Amino acid sequence: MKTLRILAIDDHEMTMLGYKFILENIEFEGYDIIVDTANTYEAGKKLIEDSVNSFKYDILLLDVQLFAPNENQPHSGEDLGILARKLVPQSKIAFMSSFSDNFRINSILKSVDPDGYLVKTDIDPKTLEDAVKTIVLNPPYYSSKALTAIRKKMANDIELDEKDKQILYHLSMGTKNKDLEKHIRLSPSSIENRKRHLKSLFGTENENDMALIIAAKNRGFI
Amino acid sequence: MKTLRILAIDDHEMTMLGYKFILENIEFEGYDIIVDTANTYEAGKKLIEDSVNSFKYDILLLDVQLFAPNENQPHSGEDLGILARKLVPQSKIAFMSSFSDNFRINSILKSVDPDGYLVKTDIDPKTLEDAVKTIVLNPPYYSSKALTAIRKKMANDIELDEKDKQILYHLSMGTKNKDLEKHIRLSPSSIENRKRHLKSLFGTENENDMALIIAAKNRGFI
DNA sequence: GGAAACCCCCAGAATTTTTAAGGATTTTCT
DNA sequence: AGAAAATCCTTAAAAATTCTGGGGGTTTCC
Repeated sequence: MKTLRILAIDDHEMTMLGYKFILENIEFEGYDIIVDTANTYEAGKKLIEDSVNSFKYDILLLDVQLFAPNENQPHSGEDLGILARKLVPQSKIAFMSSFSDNFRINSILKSVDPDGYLVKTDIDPKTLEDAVKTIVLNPPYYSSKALTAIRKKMANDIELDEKDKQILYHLSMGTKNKDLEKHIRLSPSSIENRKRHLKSLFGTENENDMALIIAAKNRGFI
Repeated sequence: MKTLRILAIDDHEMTMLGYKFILENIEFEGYDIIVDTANTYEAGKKLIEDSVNSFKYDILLLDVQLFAPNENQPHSGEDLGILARKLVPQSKIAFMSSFSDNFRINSILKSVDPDGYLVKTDIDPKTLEDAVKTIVLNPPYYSSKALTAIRKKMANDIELDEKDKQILYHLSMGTKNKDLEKHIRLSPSSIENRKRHLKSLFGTENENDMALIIAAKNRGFI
């Protein structure tokens, strides 16, 4: 009987216990599943670092948003994922996220290229079991809402460069027009040019920025 | 008992009978599944056109390569998909393909944005059942090998414009360097510039075109 | 050996992007 | 309501990028 080691990191302790219970009771031919847990960024980081010189985890299950203890700065699970890819490239990485935010999904798929991505409202015992088996045997596993976001992205023929993406992102965060230049290395008039260009790409000519953001959201860019 | 109508179009008659048998025996709560079949492009097209004014199919299951009778020109299922999207937008569309060719998958995901994509070697009775249920209830469904191609694409941060893609595509098809200019509206020296640029993007500087193609394939572009 | 194909580099031309400046319109705030 | 601020649009010159044609070197294949 081989052992399948899973490390789950989520700052809600009770939900994590739920995962642990479900995961450890999965029937998986030839495998005995053991779940370690951590509920802070720091604790998780430590366990991953420790694993480098001992038993590697087969799967790291990372919550996208994590709070450090006694802080109100959220650490992103994304950072932890990037770190883990370097330290323990053998371990498969899967993310769990509360929101099916296109921008976040796209970003994580690029930066970490995880073996799984689960939107939390998609998770139930059955999908969790499917996910674990798929991630081990035949990755990747993307849950239904994640797939919807991925589909939007793949169906798009609009190509945006980094600056365009930054403009869209900051606009969507409510950044005022005149403050954009502080975030993006371009002159105000260039930003306007690009905004106009973006509006024509998304078919929202002569409409305001809100229309642009909505169109970009629908197409999966934000 | 509602009826779920599926139209399967594949030029190999026997495999299609296999699909029909499996599909019509699926247990799907509240649905009675009926499968129509066609084994040529023309026959399929006709059935789709006829369906406009009668019962719409719930799912169109299209083989990517189709041969017309008495011709040796293959018609692409992609064309049929594009047509069907216009004529019967209510019908869900799923593709079946023999090869898990990244270029083809990317192209179809853009042009048709199908509700399902199945690589044939991934298909067995269970996945076919999963696929149908997912496509009806909660699309999209992508089979394992399709997901692998999609994953490669999503994980990439290299952005190529149309001309770059054309160059890669034609190179991968074995087009000779000096014939590239016949396919791509660029001067020979521009093509060289772009090829050099591509090689640096893919980290194959000072290597030959083969190395470039292999790198591009691995990253999911071709 | 010789022709054809491939690969590399250069410099001017052509194109696209950026920038600054000026003005019109709308929004916000008092 | 009126002033100030922010947004939106246009234009024209500067800057950056891309395209192109040419020269020349190396490899490949008759």
